[in-house]
Amino acid sequence: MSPPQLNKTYDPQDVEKRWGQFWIDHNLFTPKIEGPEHAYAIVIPPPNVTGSLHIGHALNSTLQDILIRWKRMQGHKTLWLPGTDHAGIATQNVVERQLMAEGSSREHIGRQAFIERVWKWKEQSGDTIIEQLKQLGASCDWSRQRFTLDEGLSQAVREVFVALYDEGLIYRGERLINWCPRCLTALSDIEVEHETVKGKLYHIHYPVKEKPDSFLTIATTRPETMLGDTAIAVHPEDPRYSHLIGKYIDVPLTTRTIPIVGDSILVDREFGTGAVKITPACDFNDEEAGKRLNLPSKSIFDHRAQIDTELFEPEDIDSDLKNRIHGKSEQEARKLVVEALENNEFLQKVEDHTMAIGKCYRCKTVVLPYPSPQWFVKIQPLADPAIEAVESGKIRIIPDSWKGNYFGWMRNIKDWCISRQIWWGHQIPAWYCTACNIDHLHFSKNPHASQQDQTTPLEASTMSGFIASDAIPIVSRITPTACSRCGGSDLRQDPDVLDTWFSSSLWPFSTLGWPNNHVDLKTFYPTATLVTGLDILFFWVARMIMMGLKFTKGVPFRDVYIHALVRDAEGQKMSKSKGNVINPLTKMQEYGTDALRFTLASMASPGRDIKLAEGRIEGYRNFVTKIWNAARFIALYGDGARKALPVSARSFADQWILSRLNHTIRDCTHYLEEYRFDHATSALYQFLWHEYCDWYIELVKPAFHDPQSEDAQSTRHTLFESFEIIQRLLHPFMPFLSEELWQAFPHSGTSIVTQPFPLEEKDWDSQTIEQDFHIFEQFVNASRTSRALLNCSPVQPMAFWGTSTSPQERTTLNTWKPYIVHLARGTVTLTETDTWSTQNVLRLVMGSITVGTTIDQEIDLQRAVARLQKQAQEKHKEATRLQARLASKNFTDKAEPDVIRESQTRLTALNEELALLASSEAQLSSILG
RNA sequence: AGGCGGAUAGCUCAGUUGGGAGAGCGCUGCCUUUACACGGCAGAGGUCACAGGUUCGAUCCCUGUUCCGCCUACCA
Repeated sequence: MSPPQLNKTYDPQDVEKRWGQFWIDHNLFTPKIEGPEHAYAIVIPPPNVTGSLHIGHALNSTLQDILIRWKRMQGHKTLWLPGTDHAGIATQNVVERQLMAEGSSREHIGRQAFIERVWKWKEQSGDTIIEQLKQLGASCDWSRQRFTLDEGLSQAVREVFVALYDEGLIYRGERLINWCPRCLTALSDIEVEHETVKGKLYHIHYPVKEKPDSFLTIATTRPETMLGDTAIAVHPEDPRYSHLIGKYIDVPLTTRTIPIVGDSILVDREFGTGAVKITPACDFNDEEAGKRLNLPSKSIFDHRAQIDTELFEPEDIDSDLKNRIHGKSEQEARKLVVEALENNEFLQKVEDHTMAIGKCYRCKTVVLPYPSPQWFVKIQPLADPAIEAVESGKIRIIPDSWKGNYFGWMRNIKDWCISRQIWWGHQIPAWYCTACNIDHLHFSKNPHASQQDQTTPLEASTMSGFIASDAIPIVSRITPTACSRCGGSDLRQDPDVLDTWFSSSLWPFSTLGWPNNHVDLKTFYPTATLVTGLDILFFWVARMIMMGLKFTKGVPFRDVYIHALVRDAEGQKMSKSKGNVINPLTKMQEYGTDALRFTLASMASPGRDIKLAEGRIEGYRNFVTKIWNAARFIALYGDGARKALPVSARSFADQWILSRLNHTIRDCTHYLEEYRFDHATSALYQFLWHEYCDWYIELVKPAFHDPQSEDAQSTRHTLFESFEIIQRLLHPFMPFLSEELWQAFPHSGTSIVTQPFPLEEKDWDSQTIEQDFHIFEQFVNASRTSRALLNCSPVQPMAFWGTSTSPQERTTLNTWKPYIVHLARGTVTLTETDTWSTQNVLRLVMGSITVGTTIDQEIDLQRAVARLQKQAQEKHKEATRLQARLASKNFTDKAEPDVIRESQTRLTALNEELALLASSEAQLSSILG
């Protein structure tokens, strides 16, 4: 096969399109199930079906793809299983917005039609992010793509739900939950984001019953909730108040009298006034206290977070206030209440107060603690084994430092609210017999009645909130047709759907065919590695571990690699509203996908966020171009016979680059094993640019320029051989460029995708050659510095002398002389300094090497003098330090012998260098007069 | 409030059995020398946040402080 013709410039877009399609056409990402090889599987963190590729996905997917391509090349049965999740609330929002634009609504068209509509949307737009992942080069097995609402995955969801219910680990109960009054659904604790805000602390006088003119003053941040107060609490050991416990108090603005109770858990004596109102229906802590103290709970808000006076007892509050406050939002209600308190002189003072409020993580609406019946997972029995799995090392979390976070959360975990009052998702497999639950189902009380078309079909508008918490559900894997208690056939399914994360928690095994005994499950489970961002450690990772352990009797994955979050160059979180979003697709177009991938991998240092500056992508684009141009060079001189010689028979340059390449293979493999993507990319960059291109390619040129060269055939072989290995080494990081080159150069096989990852060749290592190279490199560098100091152009031939203080190095210089002549450009005389010209010679020192040049033109030698002086100064400083150290008895008594010897050796070398530098400077000074 | 992480060159970051401080980008100077100006060559640039401690010796280990970030959280 003849060497390729490569275009002058690399066109990433063309290349990416071609090979992206080629890989898919040739089914290269689908593993072969049979065979003895080890399996290596990763399940993708399923992006939202509504999503489009953002930079976090790009990082996450790049890292997974590097691992997967690497393992695939190493010969494992490699599966990267892709897919999306149905993202209940987000997806429903998308379609609801469409309906709104059409002047319709989901309530208007009804549940079934709405769900059909969402499916239609999914068919049309749901694969956006999948297509974008393909563009990124993600080598997923697309034939196994999954969606959380697929039939198989839904079967898994139902199986898990029923099994947990039967075991008592799923239950339905009424309590305060986080309610988003915009999404109109319950949220789990971790779907609430806490934000610090500047609020007010209101001090309010509550008159003590039967003690006129006596007040108990409480402090609150939410004065409007006093309308739902059912007690006032003080600390039982607080001398200021303890005598009041058992007495009663009048709630201002109402006709209600409530008890004063003692509670040491709720009350912090130091905070506020030391007295706190209890509103069990409005606050999680108050709810707890209410349960402890057997207090009633009085709701005041409706599901839209508006005051609903219908919930109040008749004549309970001032009728004027009652009329004005009905239907008001929290903020408006607060204003009215504060005003009324002020007018009646109940308000003592208002202080500034910093506090945290909860917001819906999807829509940022302030979340309302809202009492309602919901489904929960009893979590502690699931969490305990999940803690153990990480403690015992059955699952590794990388970097290790996140383990603390994991344990902290798992040990304080609370029951998981899994029901959502939306329509898009897995509807809860629970049915209610209308006959048995006649008093517990209130389908007619439609809480949306005021908002909705009254003609809405009954079924569509029911909410789980109107199925009382004591209704008896029939929980079943298959849809029941008759009530097992009474035989009744009028069964209504619970209208709620499950939290999307419930189905996601089954992802590692539901996607592989569980609960059926699928061959994929047997082959690829447990998966090897899970790659994800910290933000979903709790949402997803922890829950997968719990569910995996519970239902598969094994861990879902062995390693969890947690990568950084990508921020902008200033370290700000990227957000649409800030306008600092970096769109990966745009960057892929501008710089090429390989450049973006390499950039992201290079910045993936553990435990640190990525501040992505555009300049970095540009830098790696340049790297891609550099490799391309190296390829062009090789192609240009590749035409001709190639001869494979044993390594020891090859040229010095060949031996050197093979030794360096071997190091790079070793390093790169090692770093990948450690998930050090940053080190792996930097090893590749350093080797390819600064060793392969800067030195090796320069060193082989003479062989090709000289038609008589004896080395040409062997060197040509080494050049091709090494470059082919480089392509394979590079492939996991730069799949497109490496494939383009691999296909262009002589090869056998379908694609680089399934070629073996480079292995070390032990006999390529040569410490001797590398040491020799170092001496040679110093000589060349000295000659180049001379050129720069003397203002000589790179092409102008110059005469150099050179030697070393070491006889061995003098031999080395002699054997490498042809290379020195080539790179120094000029004549090179290797003799002792006393034979050199004594006039007009600039002598530079690099370690043990001295290189001399004649000065044959009028130039400013001050720069040269300055350089020598500076070098001498630095060396002198170091020598002084070493001398002091060696003179110290403390050091010689206590330090390791190795360290002492090393210091002595170093000092000797420094002194030799200093002598050379002094001599050079003296010589130069004499020229200057 | 608690927990975790970070602070090293102008910028972004590496730097583990404690002993000579590094890379990329940017910057300065020279160079179009037929792989590459998205380039080559040569350079400049750092009290390793601050204060103590341990040690013969600390960017590294320990304690405290400051600043930044993140997570968790019931101080109304």
